[in-house]
This record gives sequence, structure tokens and C-alpha cells, in this order.
Amino acid sequence: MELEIAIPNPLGQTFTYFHPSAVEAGTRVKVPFASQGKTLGVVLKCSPDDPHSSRKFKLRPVSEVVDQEPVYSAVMLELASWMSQYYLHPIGEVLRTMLPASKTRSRKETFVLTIDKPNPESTSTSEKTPEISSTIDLANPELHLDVFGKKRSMGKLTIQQKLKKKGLIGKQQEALFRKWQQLKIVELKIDADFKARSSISQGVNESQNSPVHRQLISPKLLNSAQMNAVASIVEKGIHTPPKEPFLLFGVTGSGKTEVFMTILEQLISKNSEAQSLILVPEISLTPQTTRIFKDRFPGVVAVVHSAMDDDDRWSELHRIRLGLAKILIGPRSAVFGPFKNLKLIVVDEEHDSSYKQGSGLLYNARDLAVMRGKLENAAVVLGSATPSMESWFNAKMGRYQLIELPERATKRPLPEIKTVLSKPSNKAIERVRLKPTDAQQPNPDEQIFSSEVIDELRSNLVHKQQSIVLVNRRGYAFYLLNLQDGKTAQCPNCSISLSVHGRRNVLRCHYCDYKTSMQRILDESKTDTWAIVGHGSQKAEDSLRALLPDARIARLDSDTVADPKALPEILEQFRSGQLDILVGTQILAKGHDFPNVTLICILEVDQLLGLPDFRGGERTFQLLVQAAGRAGRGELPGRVIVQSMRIENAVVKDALKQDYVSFANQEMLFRKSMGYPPFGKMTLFEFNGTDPVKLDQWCAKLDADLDQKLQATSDLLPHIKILGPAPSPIEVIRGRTRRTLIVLGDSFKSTRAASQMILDSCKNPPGDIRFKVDVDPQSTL
DNA sequence: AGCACGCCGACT
DNA sequence: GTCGGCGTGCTC
Repeated sequence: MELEIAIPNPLGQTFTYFHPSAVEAGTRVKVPFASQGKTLGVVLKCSPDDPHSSRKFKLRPVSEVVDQEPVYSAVMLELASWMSQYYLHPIGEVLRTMLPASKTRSRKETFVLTIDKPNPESTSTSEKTPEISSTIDLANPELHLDVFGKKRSMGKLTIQQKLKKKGLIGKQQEALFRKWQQLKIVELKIDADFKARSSISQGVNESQNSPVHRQLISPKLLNSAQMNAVASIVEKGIHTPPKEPFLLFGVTGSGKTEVFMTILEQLISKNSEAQSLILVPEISLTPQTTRIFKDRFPGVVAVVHSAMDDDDRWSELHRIRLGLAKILIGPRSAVFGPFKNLKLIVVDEEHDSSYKQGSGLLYNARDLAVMRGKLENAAVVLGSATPSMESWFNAKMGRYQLIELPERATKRPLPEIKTVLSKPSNKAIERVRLKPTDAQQPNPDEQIFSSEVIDELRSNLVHKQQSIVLVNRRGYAFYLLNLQDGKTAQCPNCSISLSVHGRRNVLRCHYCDYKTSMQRILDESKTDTWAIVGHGSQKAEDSLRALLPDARIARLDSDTVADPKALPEILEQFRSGQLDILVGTQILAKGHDFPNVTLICILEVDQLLGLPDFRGGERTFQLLVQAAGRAGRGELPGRVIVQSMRIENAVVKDALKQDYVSFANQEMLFRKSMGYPPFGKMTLFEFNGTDPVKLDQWCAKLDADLDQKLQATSDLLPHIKILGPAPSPIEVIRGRTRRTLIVLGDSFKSTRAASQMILDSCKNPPGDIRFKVDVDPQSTL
């Protein structure tokens, strides 16, 4: 038989092997590949030999069939092939990303080295290299090595080379090491022990179901809007074969979760074998959230979580594979869950940017959910209080069915919201005018908190109520704001804020690389009311501690939650009342339910609003509305106070009124006029390399190459725009200079055609130049 | 990607 | 003189 096999390498092609017997598509096999020895690949197609084929190479045989039964279902293979084309990513790597992290991919690896003649140097010392966690004990040939990240990531030497230097690997041992490295294979077997374990946990859950407990978790009464939503989705998505996905647009607190759970109940009562997938943003995967589902559906809920170790994640997914669990709750990667019988997919907070994978294969789990639902013939429900422009657009075009929940389930009024104008000190303005070269430095005199905000916080402290302070830390993208009209200095071509390029007194558009000088903007506007927005950040906490010395304050941002355990810990402290004020970034804006929080202060919206990114407005609106939804969740009414330099801004005003439709209409006009998504389709290329000069040479060559190609295929030209390559907004990261190229097309087809063309032009970049392709980028930063 | 072959500088 | 740096080339 001839097998078409996908191999995880950057070559965008499959390879053909032979095998004496048929192997089902979706099965993993070990194959000899180039000089690499054995590689793991996935069978895509199995067909009888073609005796009169005219291929110019002879087929090699498969070395081993790894799985008893296919790991990838037909639907998953179809999804993989779609992803490969849509995201311009090699199919082998797509398939690899779809598989859950395995036990063997764990960072701590154990293997055995036999050493003939140990190097006396290394025996005598207990010296540790960063990679070798335990002291090397040569009497005991079992070494425990911690492998940090990539093989080459630590310094210049690979781990093999370091070990070799230490005399720990001879010729024979080296071979052993290599062999060990190549054979990272996950055994896929259903063990009896595992089944036993899951039935035990089921038993435990059942026993918690005391009458009292039952009552606590019994369904709340649905209001009429909720009942209509349930009826509509059940009718058109569950009783009959589902067609379009649903967009459940419900204001914060409208009880979307209750709607989801009621639909789940009806689905399960109709078909006890039916499985469901609940996708949630990474950050809202708290024990509290999952508890609600586990209590309502005892014993049949599986949860995957990023803080879980691979073994636990593996066993949860196994319960889904075996059909023991009916509901899987998880973050974006759960969209690849090994369902037997998937009937319903819910994407909660569908607008959330954490659905977008940040590295490697840059997929969006929300879009994959829609695709998978279509392939599995499962109903798809996207839920949000602030739908993404993409989903809203799809609903408007009739591609999604819009279902609204216009009222709060609890009848509790939306929190009172007020705005405070924050004016930067006059000194800041003068600095812009007098010493523009210096202006990127944060002004130490600039006050972060307005006195109104401090007064509110103090009053909350006195009344023993809790407060949340949201600060946007994204201080890197500085731009010029005219305080008189609240407008930023914009690129004439892209309608995007120009970025202040520090020392050189240059304003630059990172979409098209338009440049102008700061002085020119100042001169032309004939006003002296410009300010540079974006001061240094973490001062908020310090400043607050100084102003409110009695308050118990904690900070929550990407720095403090570097340790995954820290987040739940701080949240728990806050929930239990051990803290008065929580200062943090967007992490705090989403999904949490803190009943005793009555005040939300939002600072520095301006930074987000003026980000040099076409989604700045959308982000700001979402942040404000979601944050306001955190206040007054308990008995006490909530207050929201927004400190901004432009409280007259339309986005801010719509957010304060919680008027999504008004915001969306406005935003759509902007997107349409510029051909930005969802009207146009965007794909972003990022090129990077250690040598800026060589990088620019290569970019220039690419640019010329593209110009030529575009002339040749002039039918494509009117449908696309290619912006850049331009310096990326964060120009250097980890010693690598970055250039961004943006493809903007009027349809997916034209954008992809152009992207494919670009891809062809960067076949083998010289030196250490790398690039990545981002289809439908979440942000251009 | 991963790995081998292959060609030039500082070390036993 | 080799060891070992990394520049190109190939993978059914």
C-alpha cells in the first residue's frame, strides 16, 4: 500500500511511503526520513500501489505503525487540512499542535548513560550546568536532566555539546542520546487502571450530592429572554440539524451561563451520549467557574487547564475520548478535544483575545470552533456582552443567528459610571514643546491618580468595601494626543496613531512606515496643547500605597502572575476579604465575580484607545464594559470611575452607556472606510534577525521581488494592499530586530493569494532571518 | 526542523 | 596537523 504521510517539519508537503498492509488515515507511524533516522508522521491517505507511477524516487517502507487505532478522527484530519490552508502552515505541524501535550513531552527527562571512561574533571566536582539539575553521580548512571525549553536555547552550546565537554558522552553514548531525542512517542493505550480512576472520581462527586447541596445548585428560574434564547437554540441547533452558528449577545449579568447550562441539560436529556465543548478564556478557568458546571452535571464534566500537569490533562481528555465525560471545559486548546460524539460547542466571551494562539500555529479557537461545529454537525453558540466586530458582522450578514439577552438576570441596575478628566501637568506639555527629544521619558511629576479617584477609594476603604484599580500597563506605544480636541496625531494613509519614535524626534506609522517629525505636527497644529501619552506604569501601586497607607493592596499583572499558582492565591485572598484594593491589568477585568467589590477605577484608557492598532477602539470598549460588569455583583450597588484625558471620546461615552450597538455602528464605519477587518482580510508577516542591516537588505529585496510579481499578476493588484515591510512597533525583542509586513485584501481569497506569493518569495532567508505568518492577527503590535 | 557534508581558524 | 565552528543542501 502507498501511504501519504504528514511529517512535522516546515516543508509544506507530504511524503509517500509503503507498507504491506492498509493503515487507516489518522494513524501515527514511524518512518525513516532523510538523514534524521526515524520520525513520527501521520497517515493522511492509504491507497493501493500504483504500478505504473512515474515518480522519480523509490518509496521507503514505514518502520512501525505506532497506534492501534487512529488518533485523529476523519473530522480532525479535515480540520487539520483546512487549518493548514487557512493559516498557511505545514500540515505536519498543524497535526502536531492538535495533539495534547504528552507525558513524554514533559520537561524533566530521565535517561541512562553508560560511561566507559568518565572524565576525572567531572567526577570530582559537583558543579552544575544550568541544564543539569541534580549533581552528576557517576556511580549511579541514571541522570536526571532538566531540559529547559529548546535544545539550543541556553547559550551557544547545545546540551549534547555541554555534556560532551564534561566527558559524559562518548561516541556510543552520543548515539544513545540522539536516539532518545528522536523517539518522543506517546503511547496511546486505554489502561484499565485509568477507567478505575475515573469511576472513583465519579463516585465522589455523586456523594457530594446531598439534599442541601442539591438545592444550592438547582437551576435558577430563567427570565423570558433567557427562556427564548434556550428555546431558539434548542429548536434550531439541537432538535434539528444545526445550520448557522448562534451569536448570543447578552449584556453583562444577563445570565448567559445559565442559558448554556439549560441547553446542556436539554441536550443530555435528549441524547445521553451527546458530548459538549465549553470554551472559556484562559483567565476565567477558575475553580469557581468549573464548580458551577461540575455541581450541575456531576461526574460527567472534564476540565483542562493550563496549570494542570500533562498527566492530569491527559486523563481528563481520555475521559472525553472514552465517552465517560460528556462535557469538556477548557481554554483554546480544548477545541481539539478527542470527542466521540460532539453535539454542541459553546464559546464563552467569544471576543476574548486569549482564543488566539500566541506562538507557533497562530490559530483562533473561536473560528476553529465554528469550523469544527460545521464538520461535526454540532451546534455552535458564541456568547459575549461585547461581541467581536467579526462576529457582529457575521450576524449582520446573516451568517450567524443573533440572539439577544437585553436585560440583567438579577434585575440589579448597572453600576453608576462617572468619568473624571485627568489632565497631565503643564510641565508635560512644555516638555513636548521644548525638548521633544526627551519626551519619551515619563515625567516624574505626572500624577497618576486624580483626587476624585483617591477620594472614592478612601471612602470605600472607610466603608470596608473592596475596590479594583485597573491600569493599562502597555506603556510602550507612545503617541501624541491633542488635549484640545482629544485627537491623536494620525497617519494620513492608515488612520492609525503615529508612534513617537523616541530619541529621533520622529513620528512613524508602523503600518506603512510613513514618517514625519514631531516638530512638524506641533507647528502645523498651531496649538500648544499636545501631550505625549503613556507614562511609565507600575507606579500606580506605589503611588497608591503612599496615598492610602492603611489599605491592604495587592498587584496583579503579567509580572506578578508569572507563577501560575500566584493568580488563584491572590484572587482567593481578595475574595475572602484579606485585601482592600487590587491593582492590576486586564486580567482583572474579565469574568471574576467578587461580591464585595463596589468600586472599579479605570485609569489610562487613553493608552489603549490610542494604540497604533486598528483594534484599539474595540479593545477599549470591551475593557470598559467588562470592567464595569465587575462592580456591584453582590448586594451592594457598584460604582465605576473612569479617569481619562478625553472623556468626550465616542468610544468611552458608548462604553459608559453600555451602548454596544452605537459603538459597533461607529466602529464598523471606520473599519469599512479603511478596508480593515471584518470588511477586509488581514495577514501579517513578521521578519526578524539579529543583524538589522542584513534584515533590511533582505526586506528590500523581498519588497522589490513582490513589486515585480504584482506587476506580473495585475489581476490581483486592485484587490490587495501590501504595507511595509516597516519597523515593528516594538522594534527589537531579545536582540532580534523586527520588520512587519501587512497584507490587506478585500476578501480572504485575494489576501491568501498575496500571502502565498509572499511566502514563495521567502523560501530560504539568509543567515538567521526568520519569519512568521499571522492570518487574522489579533493585533498588529 | 534536523542533520550531514564540507570547508576555514585556534588548539592538544 | 585535528577539532569544531557554522554555511548550504536534502528529506518520499
